[in-house]
Amino acid sequence: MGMDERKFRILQAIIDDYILTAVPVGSRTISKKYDMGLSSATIRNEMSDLEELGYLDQPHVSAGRIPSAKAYRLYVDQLLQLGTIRSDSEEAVRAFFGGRVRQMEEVIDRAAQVLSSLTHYTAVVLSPSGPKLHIRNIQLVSTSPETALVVIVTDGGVVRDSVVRVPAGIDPDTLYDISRSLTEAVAGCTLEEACERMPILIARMGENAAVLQSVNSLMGEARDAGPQSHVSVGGASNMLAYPEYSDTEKARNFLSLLETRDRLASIVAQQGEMAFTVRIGPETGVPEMSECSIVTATYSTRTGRQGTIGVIGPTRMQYSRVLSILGTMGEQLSEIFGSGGSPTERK
Amino acid sequence: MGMDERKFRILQAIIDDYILTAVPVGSRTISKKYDMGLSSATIRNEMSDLEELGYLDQPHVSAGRIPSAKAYRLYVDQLLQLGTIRSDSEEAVRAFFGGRVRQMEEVIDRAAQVLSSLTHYTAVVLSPSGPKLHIRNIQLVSTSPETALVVIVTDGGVVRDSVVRVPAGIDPDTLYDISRSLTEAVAGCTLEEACERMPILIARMGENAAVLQSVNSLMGEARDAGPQSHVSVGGASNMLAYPEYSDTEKARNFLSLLETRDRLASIVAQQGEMAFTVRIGPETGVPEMSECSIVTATYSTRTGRQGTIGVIGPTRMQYSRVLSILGTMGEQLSEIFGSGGSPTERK
DNA sequence: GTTAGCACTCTCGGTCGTTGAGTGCTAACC
DNA sequence: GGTTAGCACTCAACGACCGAGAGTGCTAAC
Repeated sequence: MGMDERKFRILQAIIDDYILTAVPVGSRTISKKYDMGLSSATIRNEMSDLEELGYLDQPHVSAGRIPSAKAYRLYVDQLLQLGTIRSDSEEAVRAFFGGRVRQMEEVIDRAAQVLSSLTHYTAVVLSPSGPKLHIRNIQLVSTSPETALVVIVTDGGVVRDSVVRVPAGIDPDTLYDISRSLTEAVAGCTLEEACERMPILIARMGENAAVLQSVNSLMGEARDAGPQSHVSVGGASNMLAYPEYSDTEKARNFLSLLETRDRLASIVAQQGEMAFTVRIGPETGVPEMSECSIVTATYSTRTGRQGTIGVIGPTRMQYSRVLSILGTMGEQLSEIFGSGGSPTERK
Repeated sequence: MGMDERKFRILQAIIDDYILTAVPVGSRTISKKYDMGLSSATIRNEMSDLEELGYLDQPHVSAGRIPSAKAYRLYVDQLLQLGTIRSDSEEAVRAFFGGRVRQMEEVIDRAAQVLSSLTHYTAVVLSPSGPKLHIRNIQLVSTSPETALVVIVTDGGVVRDSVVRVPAGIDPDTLYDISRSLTEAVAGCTLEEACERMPILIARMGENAAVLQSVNSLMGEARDAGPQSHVSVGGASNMLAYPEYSDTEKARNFLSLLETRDRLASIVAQQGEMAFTVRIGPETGVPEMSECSIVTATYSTRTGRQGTIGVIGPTRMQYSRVLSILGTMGEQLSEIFGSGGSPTERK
């Protein structure tokens, strides 16, 4: 017993219907709503076969069938292969980004909002992270008589800015001089290398060593923090609208997972080179998400760093719609971050 | 029929019990669990009076009573008057802030997390906002051959940093010179005044006018953005644990309110001079929150700007606990932001 | 003023048919 | 041999019903 053309068409119809209604679908429904020119009895036989093949599950004897994870997998593989992702949502995405936005974090937050409101699922956007960063510039900016702002610029944008104490009443020009020699000393280094060199510089500096000391500890933090990425979530409440989450306990677990950003980031972060990733149910590897699917795409910045955008929804997600929207959103973000001198990348 | 001492004690007992159990409390429960030396019948009579006075509600005839908003109001007024807020949570709060944190937003996010996990309710933290900002320093930092980072420092900290295009290959020292003359020209001004002066400066500048133009539009944005505060929410999922929100529809409305940050901020933002604000049920003025209470406190920064921290929970909230925790958290934040040269304020 | 007693009310949780959707199987049909 | 009509069977969902229990209000006695 193989998987012939007809079985596939029936399976497709079942998935489509279930995605729409979230109700187990019976043989009569298929034969009536989707005119296949077959009676319910025939469909029934085929469905029985499909169940045996592992594509359908049956909640109980006298309910209809629901698609299994395996079925969804087949479905999206088909979708991805065909490359049939129409970008009918392009304009909607564009419209949302209407106003110029500047700050990296604003863009990320916005993207999460847009994604969730277009898909009606929960969206997660990760800020770009990438290979080791090389220092390009270090600058001290006076903020008050006793404090200064340290800005470390790398080829990935601004990595770290923070306030440090400086000797009271220090001259802004002196700060600039320190910045210059500092920049000369460590430009082109990675953060690691720079941290190693700092002790030598500090020793050589003399009177303003204290300032460098502060800068040093800051660089240490930046190095240890690693690819410390910003995570933005949108439309968490959307999930509650689906019957899958009418059980409060489940909803709670899901939401609290969304709140532990570190864990969430590591779950969503997409590995590999593919344009899209689809993980269905158990494939997510997260117990709390065994009834969810995660679809992700990537975008990239002009400096070659990569970010991830993702949508989390019930396994009966509207995959083709979501893939399409993620596609345009990815392009859009790449465009925004790619164009010469726009948003600040930070952290 | 007045509100005598005994009635008050009984009301207190009812409130305490209901806060704990969320179940309508009956006369027998009170006479047994809280030994008042009175029989259930007497309690019953008093309860009947309390209901007439508007302090108790009755879901239906043969259920116990639940406290009304008016009762909670009396209760917390008592609490606030007595000033009996013990800071037994001080150490817990301190412990959570163990590691030094630097960035303003990190502190805010952290505070929201800590608040929610200590109270088991939902926490909202608003970044400080305050009176008009005066410019202290403007600096251009080279980030790539064609781009530079603009940092505008005000007496409230760093307000705005963003990347602008600059003529290709411009010398870092030239950038510094521009920064210097710019700073000289507008230091001490408010953002509004600075925006007005810019056209003159641009005209005078000559060859690098384009750079100033970019800075100008950036200042315009900063001015228009206003007190654009950062809002951080923690423990949104906590609310789902309470029977009040076992209805998914309610939970959804609540969560989606939390997601519209602008609206949320305007709801939570505390007006007035008081140390604490407690709004109970309908007092919140938000339909979605007619079954919630909002408790807020303030903290302040060294520059005199004020931020708000708040906890949102069911009306049967553990007010005294929450007030205590909010109190210590407020002090703690004031300390962190007050101490000389710590976290960057931004936005 | 307090308390015991009692009738009354109303929710909650369980049981029990009934209903209807859906299946699987068999036998007839093309 | 595949397709279809028919039929018996299963089982969740729904509503009605009922008893238990919690709680009240009222009255009368202390």
